[in-house]
Formats: sequence, C-alpha cells, structure tokens
Amino acid sequence: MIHDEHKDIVSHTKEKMPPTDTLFELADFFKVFGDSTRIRIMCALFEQELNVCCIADIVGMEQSTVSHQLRVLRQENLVKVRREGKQSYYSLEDEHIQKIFEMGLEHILE
Amino acid sequence: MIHDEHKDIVSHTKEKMPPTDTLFELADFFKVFGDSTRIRIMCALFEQELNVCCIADIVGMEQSTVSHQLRVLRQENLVKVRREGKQSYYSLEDEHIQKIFEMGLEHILE
DNA sequence: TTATCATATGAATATTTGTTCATATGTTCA
DNA sequence: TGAACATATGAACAAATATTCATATGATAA
Repeated sequence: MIHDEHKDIVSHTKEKMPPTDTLFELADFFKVFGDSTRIRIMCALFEQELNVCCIADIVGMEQSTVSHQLRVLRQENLVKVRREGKQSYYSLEDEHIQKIFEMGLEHILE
Repeated sequence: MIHDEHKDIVSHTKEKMPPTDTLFELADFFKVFGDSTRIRIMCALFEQELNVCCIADIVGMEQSTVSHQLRVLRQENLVKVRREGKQSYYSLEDEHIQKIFEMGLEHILE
C-alpha cells in the first residue's frame, strides 16, 4: 500500500507520463533494436544500401532469416526497399536510427 | 551467392562494422527498452526517484513483477537503488536513457 | 515458354521472456 | 524477540520470438 506522503508524487507522475498507448508503441519500436541479427543488419546498412544476399553474407545467417527480419524492420519503418531486376536493395529509412544506435553504443562502452 | 561486383562492398562493410560481441551487447541493451513495463518504469523515474510500491501503483502491475523488472534494469545499469529503512528507492543511472527515450519518441511520433 | 536466380513467406520448432504465486529476506518498532 | 511491512527471488506457466526448412512468388534471359 502507498504511504500518504507519496500519494501526491504518484498522481503527479501519472499525469506527467505520456499516454500508455504511446509507451507501448515506444516499447515495440525499441524491441526492433533488441535483436542481434537486426542490429547487425541495420549496422551493415549504415554504409550503403545492400541487397538481401549481401546482407545474409555479412551477418552470416540464412537468406530466409534475413528476409524475415527485414520484414520486421520494414514494418517499423526502419528500412526501405528498392527493386532492381531480381534483387531487392535495402537501405535505412532515416538517420534517427544511426543516432539511436550511437547513443546505445556510448552507453555500453562506458 | 554473391555477385563479383558486390564482393568489395561486402568485405568493406564487414571491416567497418563494430566487433560482433559489441553488437550483441548493444542488442541486449536495447532489449531492455523493448518491454512496455520497463519503459513505463523508466518513464516514471524521469521525474524523481520512487520506491517499489509507488512504481507498481503507477504502472499498474504486481509488486513482484516490478521487482523482477527492476532487477533487469539494474543488471544493465539503467537504474540504481538506495535503501531507506524498509523501502528501496530507485532512480535512473544517467541521462543517456532519457535521451534515447526521446529519440525513440520522435521517431514514432512522425 | 522454360530454366534459373533472388527474394518472400508459411509452418514447425526451440528458445527466450514476462507474469504470477508463494515464500524468503531484510528492516523497523513494540 | 516477535509482529508487521517492504522488497526480492525461485519455480511454474503462458506467450512471444527467432530460426530453419520447404516452397511460393517474381524477374530475367535463353
């Protein structure tokens, strides 16, 4: 049970927080960064666009695995695709992603 | 199989990428942000330190659930604890966290 | 059209993860 | 010391997730 002297803080905090739906969306967004395969795919795309089999080679996983994960990245608007003949070239959607990536790196390298 | 014209790009990308272990660590770090309960706990702590039962009330989950998740946050150095009598007061470890949080928010609110 | 290559997708499986219940630990106060 | 409270933790369970295999789809060139 909450102590009387804390009741104000609790209700104040509840008011100040973003809407719950927003926080759920935010969690879903970060969930995408929370997998090593996806992180490595995104990292590979920092340099330039790449097609699926190049990505698979770089991260050392099956083409199928990579395709599945690229779909996840697409669904959260983190990458976009460009078709060229038989190949699909993937690239990052925006630079936010690299920024977030770098802030994470900073944190763990402390 | 990788086309000849892509071989250079692939090896160049592999060289430029951070070590695989680092990327695995990074994924583990972001994994912590990828759960709505933990996101809401962190968000509650932006304002001020809070004890466990206040946090449980704010996020509307069991005390036990919150304790388990606070342990996860502690293990990744995202929060710190201060004991005061029977209570444990949790607060954020640094401001990185709020920055990352805000960048994520920016992205999803686009 | 048919063969071949690049990518996407469905189903199955194994693993990870979050939550709960029950209980242990630690702290204060009578 | 013992009762009451706050928090932590172990075990069990349910749900979510990543990967693989097999195969479908889409595109090119012979």
